[in-house]
Amino acid sequence: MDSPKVLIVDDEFAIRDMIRLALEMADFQCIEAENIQLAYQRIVDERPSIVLLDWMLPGGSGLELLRRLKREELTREMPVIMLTAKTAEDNLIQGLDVGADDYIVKPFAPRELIARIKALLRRSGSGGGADGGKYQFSDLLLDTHAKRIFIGEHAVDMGPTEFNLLQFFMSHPERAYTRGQLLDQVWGVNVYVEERTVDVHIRRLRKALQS
Amino acid sequence: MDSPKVLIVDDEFAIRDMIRLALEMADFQCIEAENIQLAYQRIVDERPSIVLLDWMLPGGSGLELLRRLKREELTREMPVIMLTAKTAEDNLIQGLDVGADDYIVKPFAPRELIARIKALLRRSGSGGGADGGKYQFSDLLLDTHAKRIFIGEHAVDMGPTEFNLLQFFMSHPERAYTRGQLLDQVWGVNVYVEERTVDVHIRRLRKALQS
DNA sequence: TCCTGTGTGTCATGTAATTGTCATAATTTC
DNA sequence: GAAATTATGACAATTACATGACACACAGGA
Repeated sequence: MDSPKVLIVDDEFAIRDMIRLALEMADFQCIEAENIQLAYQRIVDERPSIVLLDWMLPGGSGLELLRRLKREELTREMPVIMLTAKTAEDNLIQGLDVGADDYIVKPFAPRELIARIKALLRRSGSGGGADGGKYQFSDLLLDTHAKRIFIGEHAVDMGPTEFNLLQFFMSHPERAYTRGQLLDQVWGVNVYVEERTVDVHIRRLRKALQS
Repeated sequence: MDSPKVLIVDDEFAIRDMIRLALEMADFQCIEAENIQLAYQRIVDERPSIVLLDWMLPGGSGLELLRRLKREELTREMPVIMLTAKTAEDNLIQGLDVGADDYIVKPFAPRELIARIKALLRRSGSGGGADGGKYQFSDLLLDTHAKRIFIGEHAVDMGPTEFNLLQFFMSHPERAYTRGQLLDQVWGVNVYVEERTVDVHIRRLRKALQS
C-alpha cells in the first residue's frame, strides 16, 4: 500500500528478474527498464522512490543517465544506487562524484541490497515518492511536506488515500484518468482492489472538500 | 537557514569536490581548504559547524591541525572527523587521542559520511553552527541553551528525549515526519530502536505539555 | 553495597480511523 | 424508456494509534 516503487535498470533480463524477485519478497513494488532511454521515460512517468542503475548499459552508460538525473530539478532528489560488476575504485568514485547515493557490487546478497534501499529511503524524504512542496489551485492548497490541505485559511481533514488522490490530481491538472489508471498511480501497481472502490474514495474526497 | 556549514580539508581537488557534492545534496553548506594553513584561516574566519580533516596533507599533517584546534579555547568544541586512507589502527588511535570526534576510512559511502556528520552535529550542541537559541510558538518557548521549556511564565519539566523531540519539531514547523525519520533525526542514525518507541515519547511529550 | 529515583525502550491491550466492498438510488446516454 | 454508468450510505475487516504497565540501566546517596 505504502510500498516504495523501485526502478530496476539493467540490460540483462535474468538480473532484473532476480532483483525483482528479491525486492517483491521484501514488499517493494518493481518496475523495470532495459536501457537508459526507457529508464528515463519510466522515471518521468512513474516517479519511482528509488532507482537501481547498472553501470554497463548498451546505448549509453548508466553514468550518463545518472548525470542527467542529477542535472534536472525534477529528478535531482531521487535516490540512486549504482550496480557495478567491477570493483575498480575509480568507477565508484566517478559514480559518487556525479551524485549516486550508494553503490553495490555484483554479485550481491539480496539481503544487502534491501538493507541499502531501506536505509536510503529512510533518509531521503519519507520513503514514498519524491514530491515537490506545494500545489495550489484557486484557494485550495496542498502541502506535501506537512501533509495538510487548506481551503483558504481553513485546514481540511481527510484520510491518506484521499490525500494521495488529491495530490495526484493537483500534480496532473487538466487530465482525465480511468479508474484503472488511478489505481495504478495512486494505489500502486499490482494492488488488487475493485475499480468501484475509486468511486467511493472520490466521493470521500468530494465530501471532505465540501465541508 | 539552518543548514550546517562543513569545512572540507583535503589536498586533492577530486576528493573535495566529491564530498562537497554529496554534502550539498544532503543540504549542507560547504567550504574547502587544501592545506592546513588555509584550513585554520577558514576555521577562524567562518566558524564552520564541523570539520572534515584529511590525515595526509602537504605542509603539515592533519594531525597537527587537530592538535592546534584542541589546544585553543575558541576551537576546542568544534567537532572534527578525520578522513584516512589507511586502515592502520595506530593512526586512528592517535587521532582520537588528540581529540578527533570520529573518523572515516576512504573510500567511504557518502551516506555514511553524512550519517556521521549528522550524528556529531547532534551530539555537539545541536544542528547548525550559531544554532537558533530559542524557539517560540504561541506561548510555548524552548530555550536550547538553558535546555528549558516554558509555557507562558511556567517552566515545564520533561526528559531529555522529549526535549530533543520538541526541539526538532519546533525547528521544523509545518512538516510531517515518519517514525523512521524521527529516529534518524532525534535519536541518531545508527541507533536501533523499535519504531513504536516514538509513539511512547510523543505521548510523554504531550503529557508534559498538557500539565 | 544496597537503595532509590529518573529516564528509556518494549510490550499488550484498548480505542479510533481507514479501507474495501456491496446494495441500492440517481444520473446520464442512446 | 432501457441500458449503462455513476453516486451514495452502510457494513465488516483491517490497520494504525494511544495508553498504561513493566523491566532494565544508570547515577547518586545512605
